[in-house]
Amino acid sequence: MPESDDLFVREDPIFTNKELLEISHLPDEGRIVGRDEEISHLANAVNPAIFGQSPSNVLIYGKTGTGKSLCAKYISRRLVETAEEEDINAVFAYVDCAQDTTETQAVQTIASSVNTEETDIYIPDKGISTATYYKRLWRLLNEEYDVALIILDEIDKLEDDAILMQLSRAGEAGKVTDCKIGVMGISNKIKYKDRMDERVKSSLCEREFVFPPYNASQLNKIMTARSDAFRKGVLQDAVIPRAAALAAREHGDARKAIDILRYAGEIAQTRGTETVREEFVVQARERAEIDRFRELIRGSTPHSRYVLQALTVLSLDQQREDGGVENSGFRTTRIYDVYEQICRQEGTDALSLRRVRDLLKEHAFLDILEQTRHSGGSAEGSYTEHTLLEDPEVVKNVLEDTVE
DNA sequence: AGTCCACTGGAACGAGGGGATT
DNA sequence: AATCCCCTCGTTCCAGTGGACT
Repeated sequence: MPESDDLFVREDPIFTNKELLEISHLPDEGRIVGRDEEISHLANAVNPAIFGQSPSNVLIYGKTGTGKSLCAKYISRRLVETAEEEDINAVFAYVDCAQDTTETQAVQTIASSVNTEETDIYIPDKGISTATYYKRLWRLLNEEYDVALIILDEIDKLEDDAILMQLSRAGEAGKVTDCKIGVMGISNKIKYKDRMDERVKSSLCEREFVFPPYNASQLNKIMTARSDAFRKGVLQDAVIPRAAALAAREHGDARKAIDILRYAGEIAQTRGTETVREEFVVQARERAEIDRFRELIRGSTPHSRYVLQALTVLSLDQQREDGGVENSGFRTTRIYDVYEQICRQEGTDALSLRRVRDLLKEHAFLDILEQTRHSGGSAEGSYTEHTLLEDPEVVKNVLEDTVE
């Protein structure tokens, strides 16, 4: 047995508490930086709930990584605690609408997260009608709670307004009599409100808040607050300011900033260096970018990838021809032709043009590509052009090594 | 003011799959 | 076992759409 058997590291030389750098990690009070005003406004809006009265319905806007979900969850948790002290039985449910896009899935999530073991109500994962989920949810609320706060994150990903309608009408329609319901909608698209049904809009948007992006110094504080994820003295002084500056330039996304910090640490780990160096930050950002993209297309069907591949091939060709000067999009039909070729190579039948249009739209929804309508005028018809938003090389690499 | 055209996107439909209820 | 219910993925059909050009 050799003395320095370094196959496994017994003690992590870089991290002490890596959990602090997970996105899902909910910091304690005092660790939420630069959102004091937002938090107090939010608290104010839901305050009546503490006395068992109806909280205001709120809509929160803001780009990704501006602390919307974080603050909403934090407020809800505190609300439930405070209400308890007043002998009010409050509860909150968190729905990630990107995950639960249909009405049924969303009600199911609400009902099952509000449910406890003590009740005799059973909420199955699937198999029952939407109406049944509602019935059970109403019963749960009536029997168990005085106030319920429902957080709908990424509310713009919801297919329709049906659930909003139901939630806002539940009281009026006499479905829920013994429980007050408050809805907290979170969206990163300002224009979301325009697509909403007029009736839903008026009841749901009693209060609106906009979360601005973090600036470099706030990002700096956010990362500093979590820097005890690292062993003492491991982080070089310039790392956090550098990462903050980088992330601030890219829309002030705190999630990205923290990702960069984590990756920088991981780079130090794999390299076996004693400290996290400033130059790791740039590489970390690149890695974060690739990972984010991989996450986006993970789970997409083969044809969805072929379509993306077709666009990538076209983009790369164009770059090669003019050195990346031109950055115009490609017509759907043009992409479809390349897509058909790819299908032939892969030995599968191509999907219909109609279906491919939808697949492209899905990618546009994930901000992988951008669609713009054009009209060629007389005898040219109108058409859509698609432009890849990611670096084609990155896309190509990710597509190639996720063949599995 | 109307024409023209390639493309768009809504609608209706159905196969196949998973699960609950009675 | 029969009957409901919902979801995903895909199809075909077809009434618009937009704007340069007559």
